Amino acid sequence: MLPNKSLFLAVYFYIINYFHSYFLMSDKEIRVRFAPSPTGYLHIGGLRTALYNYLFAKNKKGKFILRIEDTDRNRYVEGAVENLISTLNWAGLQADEGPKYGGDYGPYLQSERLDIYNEHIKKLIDDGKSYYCFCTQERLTELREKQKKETIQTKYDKHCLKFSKEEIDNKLNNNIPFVIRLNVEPNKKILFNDIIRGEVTFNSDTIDDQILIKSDGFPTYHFANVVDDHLMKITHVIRGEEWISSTPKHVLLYDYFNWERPQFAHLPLLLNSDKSKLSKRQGDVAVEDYMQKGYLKNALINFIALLGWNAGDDKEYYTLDELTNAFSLEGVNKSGAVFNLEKLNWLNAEHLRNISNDEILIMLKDEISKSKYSNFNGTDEYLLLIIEAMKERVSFVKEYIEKCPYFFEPPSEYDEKVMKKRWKEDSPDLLKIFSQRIEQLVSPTKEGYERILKKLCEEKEIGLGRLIHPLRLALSGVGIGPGIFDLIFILGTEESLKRIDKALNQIK
RNA sequence: GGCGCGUUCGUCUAGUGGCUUAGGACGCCGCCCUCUCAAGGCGGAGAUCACGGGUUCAAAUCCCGUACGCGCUACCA
Repeated sequence: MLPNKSLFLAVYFYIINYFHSYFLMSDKEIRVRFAPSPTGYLHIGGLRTALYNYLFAKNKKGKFILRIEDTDRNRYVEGAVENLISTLNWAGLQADEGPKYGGDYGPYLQSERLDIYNEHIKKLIDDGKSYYCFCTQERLTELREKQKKETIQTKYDKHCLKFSKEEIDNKLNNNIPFVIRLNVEPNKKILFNDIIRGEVTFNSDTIDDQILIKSDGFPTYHFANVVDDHLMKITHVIRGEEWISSTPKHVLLYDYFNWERPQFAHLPLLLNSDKSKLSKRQGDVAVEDYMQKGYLKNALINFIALLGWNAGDDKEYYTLDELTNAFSLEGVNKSGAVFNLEKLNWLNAEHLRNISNDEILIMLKDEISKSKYSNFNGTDEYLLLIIEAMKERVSFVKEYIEKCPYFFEPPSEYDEKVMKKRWKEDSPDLLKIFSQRIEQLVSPTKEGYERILKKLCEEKEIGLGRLIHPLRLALSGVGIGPGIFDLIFILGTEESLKRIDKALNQIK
């Protein structure tokens, strides 16, 4: 008795689910962050990291936080923060907290949190977990070169760890420049669990006494990100794979502070077609580049979501909401994904077809204003007809212009191949008669044109193509495009007559 | 060099020990539809699951090794 069995199962799972969600709800709020540095533009890989963070947070009814890692003053670019925020917003990934948004855990610009870092580093120094280092740049490079020559691991030799309290105070008082380093205990096993990769193990011997505070008083990423993540109550650190190697340093810091570690999830890289890390040299990496090229945000989001994540089924077309519902970190792959433009283009076409004509109209008008037809003064109704006719034939909004310029200006030349193949001896005569007849149409409809054309072909005992092809050539100048009756209807009788006349004069 | 991570059709991927002669998608090719081009439908080529050993009655799936790729190895993030 199958129904009974499935009923039993349904009840069973309902109960399991109930308790499961009960425990989840009693859990603390999920908080994740996207923490880019303001280098001028948003990298497509950064957008994906932001997306996964966003999806994870929203799926768990948690918070998505934007934090700017601007502790490297050399890399700061004017206006980068605003640009980052607006690009993220364009993509639909609005942060719940962050610069410009505010929140209870601000400031969200690391450069405004210097006091916080100073306060925390003191504790570490007092505990002997970090120490002042007065080594000069010269000694450091010398040390490194020596180690390289001996082909041993390059790392700091704890030279400054030996100084007494008095010696340190003395140097400090004399304003000798210093940095503060992490005191890594030798020969300790450091392991952390990664949601995507499982257990990852390091030996502390392979970990350098990382600089935590630079000589300019700014913290390094490693220190700032741990302090901030803790203070901002970040529960899950979802970031790129390039951070795996420095995670033991972070883990050490959490332990030194006696703080609870967040969960880590290291995302696979986005790759060039040669499998190297996605770079500028081999194509566009800025999200703005894709915006400019006319990619729809929904398509871009859909595409990069699938680059490294899969729900475990065959679904490929997603809206942001659908992604939010389906997303889980368990569905994220381990290996890097090549950024394949062809699939992006296909997805763009798919999404474009699912947008209402009215919405496309708005985008099209914008596109026209930026094109050479900027002074086009056709009606919305006219453009809507074009949209309807071309919808299955375009992948980008701008192709509503590029693929059918004949809707915006008469053809100035005629495709030679088509001319050769389709323009027959009887073409001029047929077109002349056809012209005369459509001129009689009182209120032209597609069906009206169709009736006339079919009747004429019947009379002449020829196939429809015999007239359709030369007609298309005369009206559009090319051999491809929407159905001929759509074409002539959109153009209208008057314009069509002009174009046929012109073609008759120009095509021999 | 050291350390870490990875490896299923060209590309994105499904797969969590028997359901797999490895499934889907993009791209490519062919056919159908058809006034052209698309879209759509149908079909095809395309992966000895990196390689080599184990474990098991049974491995793409578990274990070990090797190769290759990538990442990190900064007072960058």
